[in-house]
Amino acid sequence: MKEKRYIPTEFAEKVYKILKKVPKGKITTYKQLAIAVGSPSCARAIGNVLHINPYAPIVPCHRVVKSDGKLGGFASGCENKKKLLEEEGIEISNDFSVNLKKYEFRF
DNA sequence: ACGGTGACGCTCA
DNA sequence: TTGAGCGCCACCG
Repeated sequence: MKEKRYIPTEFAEKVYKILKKVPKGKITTYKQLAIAVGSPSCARAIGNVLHINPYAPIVPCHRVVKSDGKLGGFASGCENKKKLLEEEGIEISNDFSVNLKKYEFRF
């Protein structure tokens, strides 16, 4: 896998902007994010954009999980992200899954 | 312009 | 319920 360069596209900027809106202690899913940007089926593209994540400390990409509640995959160790989420008050199951019903944030 | 890739989603078995 | 397959959109070479 090669490192992709970040291209400031409108789509990416929108994703980051919305993601920054997620309050601490809450999480969102790729689907909700996709719907928020206007394309409910672009969850894949969302992951592509977030993978680059040039706004690492600004955009809480670790708060984004799959629609199933699984953390999915992250750029910097999923285990580290799991711990970070727990610190924010979000409990993670032993299988890298979170309780969406409790922490899912709707835009 | 085209094809391949990717931190996904949904449906079917 | 769990697992596998197909489809989706955006970015890169």
